[in-house]
Amino acid sequence: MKEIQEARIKRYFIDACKEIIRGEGVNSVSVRTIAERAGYSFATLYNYFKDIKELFIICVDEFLLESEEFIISRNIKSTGKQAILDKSIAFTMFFLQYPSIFKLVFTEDIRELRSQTTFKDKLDGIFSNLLSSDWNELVIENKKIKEELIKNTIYSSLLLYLNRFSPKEYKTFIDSITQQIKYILSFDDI
Amino acid sequence: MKEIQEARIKRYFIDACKEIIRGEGVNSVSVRTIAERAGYSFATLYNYFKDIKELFIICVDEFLLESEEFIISRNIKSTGKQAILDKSIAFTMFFLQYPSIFKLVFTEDIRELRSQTTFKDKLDGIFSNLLSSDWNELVIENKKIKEELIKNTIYSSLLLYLNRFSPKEYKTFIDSITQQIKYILSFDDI
DNA sequence: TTACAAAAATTAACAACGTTAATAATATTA
DNA sequence: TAATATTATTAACGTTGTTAATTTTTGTAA
Repeated sequence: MKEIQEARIKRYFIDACKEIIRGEGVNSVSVRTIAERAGYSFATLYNYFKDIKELFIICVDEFLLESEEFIISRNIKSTGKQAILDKSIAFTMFFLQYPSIFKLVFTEDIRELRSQTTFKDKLDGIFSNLLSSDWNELVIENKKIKEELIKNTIYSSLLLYLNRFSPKEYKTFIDSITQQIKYILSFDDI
Repeated sequence: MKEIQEARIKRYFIDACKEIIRGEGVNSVSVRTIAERAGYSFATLYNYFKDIKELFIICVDEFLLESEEFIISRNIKSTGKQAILDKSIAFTMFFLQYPSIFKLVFTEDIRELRSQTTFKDKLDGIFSNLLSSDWNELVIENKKIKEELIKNTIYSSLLLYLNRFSPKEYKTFIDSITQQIKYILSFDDI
């Protein structure tokens, strides 16, 4: 009973934080803005979270889950290589929609080593879940390293596009990712 | 004469900033710590830079040049594919040596669109300069997209390793990059 | 219901941040 | 030497994350 109430209040803070990031952006997020939206004083946050980074880590986890749900909700009908490409682009789109989510998830300084160690596992899990059936359809080699190359292409392209404004044009950005993924998938064709 | 003196004082601030980033790390950098090391009051910085981001952008540019010099200084003797691999690893090593430099160059929030637009051009220029002769030795196709894949592999791997502590082991990290670059270079072999 | 103890939430306060305005110190020129 | 322009400094503001002290609320026993 005590735990339920505590979880409920934690939820208010988590949702407030996520809302601000989605709306005003990660630069508008602060202990005070979060608490205000949650309906509490800023100091109350510290009764439920060790510090603001602990809250951020929870948001990172939930945003990652949302990215997976986002791709599933797109109901992609294609199969094989085309499905891998489509889902990769969908994943990219999720972060394009909310650049601040990318910033929080990938670049924000949240060094909570306990949770951090599994970050990449979670990321890998998303791709693994989404793409495993598509990979199985294909008769190609080195699927694992191909998936790694695709992921790195996406992360790096998002980093440069959202953080360093390169390329300037959206179309150039998408075309570049598409071309690279297609190229990766074209290797070792049997 | 006026310009020389002004450039000289700007240099004090730039060098102070770079020193702190190399030494104590980017988290220790502030208007006050920079000015203190430069031998001036914190407000003096604003007589020479619009804001701290303008100073950061200059440091980003200089660190990028340093990364190129670092690779050249390694005096890599290999040729062809091996040279491309060796230089790629050397580039990675530069940022491993100073994680804060990676943070500043790739993830820090320095939205000065004027200068930002050419950031990727500078990055591309480094690789282009260093690798062009090595590429010329090779009789393979799609050199441009291969170089892009290699760069994205490096940036993304550094991002996850330095920012999200994945993988945990240094050796795993280097092996993964090496394997991916070798794989990219193995395509289209003639 | 009343009195007390435990829990939760709030206000006050601190040090550090980037930045600007007002002031002091220094150079330059007449 | 006196007046002016330039450069540097201190004071101050609003914001940040965080902690301590304090108030408010909740739960329990008489």
